Order: sequence, then C-alpha cells, then structure tokens
Amino acid sequence: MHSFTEENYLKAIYHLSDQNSTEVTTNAIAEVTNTKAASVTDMLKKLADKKLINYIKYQGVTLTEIGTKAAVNIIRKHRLWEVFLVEKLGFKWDEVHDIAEELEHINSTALVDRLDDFLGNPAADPHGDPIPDRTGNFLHKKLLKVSEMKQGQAGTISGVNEHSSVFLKHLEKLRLTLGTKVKVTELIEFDGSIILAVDGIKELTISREVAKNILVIL
Amino acid sequence: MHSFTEENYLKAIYHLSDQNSTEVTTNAIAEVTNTKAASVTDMLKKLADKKLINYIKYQGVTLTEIGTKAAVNIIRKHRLWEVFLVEKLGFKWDEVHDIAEELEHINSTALVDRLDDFLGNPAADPHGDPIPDRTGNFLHKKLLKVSEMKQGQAGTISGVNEHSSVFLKHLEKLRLTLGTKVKVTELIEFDGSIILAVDGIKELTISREVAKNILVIL
DNA sequence: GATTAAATTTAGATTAATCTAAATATTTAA
DNA sequence: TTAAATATTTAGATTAATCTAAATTTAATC
Repeated sequence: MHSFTEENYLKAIYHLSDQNSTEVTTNAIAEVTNTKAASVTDMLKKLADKKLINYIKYQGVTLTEIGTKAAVNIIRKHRLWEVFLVEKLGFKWDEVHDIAEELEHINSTALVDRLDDFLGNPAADPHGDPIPDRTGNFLHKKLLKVSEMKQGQAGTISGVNEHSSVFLKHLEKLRLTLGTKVKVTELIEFDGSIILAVDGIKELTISREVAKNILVIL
Repeated sequence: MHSFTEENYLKAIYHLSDQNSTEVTTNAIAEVTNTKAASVTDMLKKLADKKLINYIKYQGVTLTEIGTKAAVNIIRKHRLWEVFLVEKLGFKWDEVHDIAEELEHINSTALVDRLDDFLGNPAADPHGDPIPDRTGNFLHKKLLKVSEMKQGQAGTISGVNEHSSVFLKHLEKLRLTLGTKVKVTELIEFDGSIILAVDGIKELTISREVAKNILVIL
C-alpha cells in the first residue's frame, strides 16, 4: 500500500488537475500540501517510480490510471466518512473536514464498502460533492458558480468550492445551505457583488468572493 | 500529540504491565511491537523525556500518570471502534482487531465521545473487554480462566485472553461465545484438557491451551 | 563469589520525508 | 531574442524510527 504521505500527494494532484484540467505544477502541489517545492520534486520522483504519475522534469505531472484509481478511492473514503460524521454522529458540515482527513487513510476495502451500505449508498457528501461507488465511478454534475450566473437566472445550491470551516459557517449564517433556491436579482458592477433572492423571499447581498465558492444546478 | 508509533509503545507497555503488574522489560516490548530491543531502548528514552514513562536504564519501565491516561484513551478508542464495526457494520468478532488497530489512532475527542453516545455507551467490546469512559475510568471485572476452574464449578463466558482471528473463529465453531454458560465436568490429568457442559446440555472437550484463553465470571 | 549467559544499551548506519541554499531550466517581457 | 523573473531541480542536511554489531550491565549457575 501507499504511505499516508503518498496518498496525500495523490489526492492533491487529483484535485488540482480536476480544477485546471492540465498538467499540475510542482509549486501548486507544494502550496496545497504545505511543503516546499524541493520536497515535492523528491516525492514526484518516487510516485513516478511507482507508476502512479506521469512525470517529466520541468513539465508538471498527471496521474496514471493506477494513480487516479488510488486518488479516487481516497476521495471515496473521505466523503463517506463525512456522511457518517454528519448523518450518524450529528456533526455540523463545517466540523467534519479535518476528521475525515484522518479517516480517509484507514485501509480496509471491507470497511469502506460496509460503511457505504450502512449509510445507504449516498450519492453526495454533506457539501454536495459526489461520492464514487466501489468501482470508482461517479457522476460529475455540471455545476455553475453563482459568480457566473446571469441576472435573472435561478438555481439550487448544490455544492461549494471551499471547505473551510470559516466559509461554511458563514453560509450557514446566511442560510445559503444545500438545497436552497436562489435567483440573481442584481449584479453590482462596482465590486462584482451579487444580490440574491433566497427561496423566493429574502434579499441578500453576497461578495464576489463568496459567489465564486457557491455552486448551483440550474 | 503523540505519534502513531509512540501510541503503539504506550499501549504495549500498558497491556504488558496489566498482565505482569511489575516493571515492563525492553525485550517484552520488542516482542509485542515487532521490533528489536535496540529500537525499544531508543523509544524508551524519548517517552521518558516526554514524561510518559518512568525509565531507569536496565530496570524496565512503568507508565506515568500521563502515560497511563494516554494509553487508556487509545484502548477506549480501540474498543469503541470494535463495537461500531460489529454492531453497526456487521463484522464478526474475529474480523475487527486489525481495523480497530488503525482507527484507534484517529485523533479527535469530539469524535470518540460522539461515537460512544451513538453506540449507547457500551460497557464492553465484542470480546468482553471493558471500555473506559470519557474520564478514563473503567471496571475490571474479576474474571477467571477456564483453566483455573475446579471440577464442578460453573460460570458464564465473559472474555478472552487471545484476540487472534484463528482463536476466535475456533471458539465460534465450538459455540463458546460470550454469554455461554459452561460447567467443568471433568479435569483430565494426563494433558490438562477439560470437559465442559455447555449451556447445561452438550459435552465438549477443550485443550488446556484453549482453556487458558477463555475467561468466565462465576 | 567468579564466570557464563542473558538482557540491555550504545555506536554507527539506513530509510522516508522534509528542509535550505545553490544551480539550472523555462517563461515573460523589454 | 536576449535579459530578467519565475519555476523547478539538485545537493547536502536534518529528524523520526528503525536496524546490526559491539559493548556493557544484570542475572544465573556452578
């Protein structure tokens, strides 16, 4: 099996290539793993030796098929544990990330598959992120950032792009949680902030920064 | 916090001093942790620096109060996870040890306490071992090895001294599981094996080795 | 009580993951 | 299209946990 650290690199590379759909750079990995570029280079060599990534010096990396499978499996575990923490243990959606970050490295296929069944084979985690099934398949819903919505457009909040406790608590306070219906009432030219109608009633102004991190399905 | 490895040493020392109620030796620790005596010595110095053990060169070790608390907490986590795996996920009692061995190192008091509540604050794990409460207190029931029972004596199986899958599967096959009532019908002088009446009906012969690892309450 | 045996510790190396500083490659932009 | 800026890699060290082999201490035995 792969070490705790290797798994974290694979996960980081997966998330980064998911966002940018191109080769992932050394610096980008260093940033999300809280390490230095030199450390990343060392690890990339190791992951390449293990055939988990395609790596050409100075050219960035992509995951191999094996690497992708490994990464998806970690993500599956992370998201299932998050569901467990929220649905069964009563944690709030802003409290589960760090714990799931540890639990995702527990190594037992039997455990994960049984957990999946115990939870009723959920399709998404508490933040709306889709959960891969035991074969590694999962659907990417096409979600739109609120910051990309046009005036007059309406949608249902179905995900977030930022999982920090601070951000999630803020959404909670604004009642902008999963399943909430929002409609863009007005786009403010000055600073890009957006006025929303929430559940057809309340009017609410959110900053562009917040809008970029809320995802809706139309 | 303590590293994964440090935690395993603390747990090992705890279990060993629980059995022998005297200073724990370097070699004994090396054996249960699957390392060499030299490695143990290194780690003992480190644990002593951290005030987790009382260590005098060549004299063996005992846990300090802090060390004991840390060890008991790991044991609490291990046993709660075992209950979860059996009660909620449907694992058998012989399948959970290795998984719990990983889960016990997950670091979150909130998680453990919520898990405890979710499971209904169980008093014992699937092998009958008592579970410490959140303050670290737990009752040691006075259990007797079947090998120490006298002829004619009866009791209820309430624990085991050996947690290997092989042994537990064997007990399962013999239907000598927790809660089963047994009575010593005959002690065989030749090899120390014992004939039991099980639930007042079936007669069963078990070896001395097996008898040593089954615990009853009278 | 001296000598042998066993247990423990020390010395010196190794491996995984990390770092800083220096060297090299790539990209940007004047 | 070359110089400057940025990104990446290499070189050399460090820390935690481990090891083997040698030295030392304690325990056992004659």
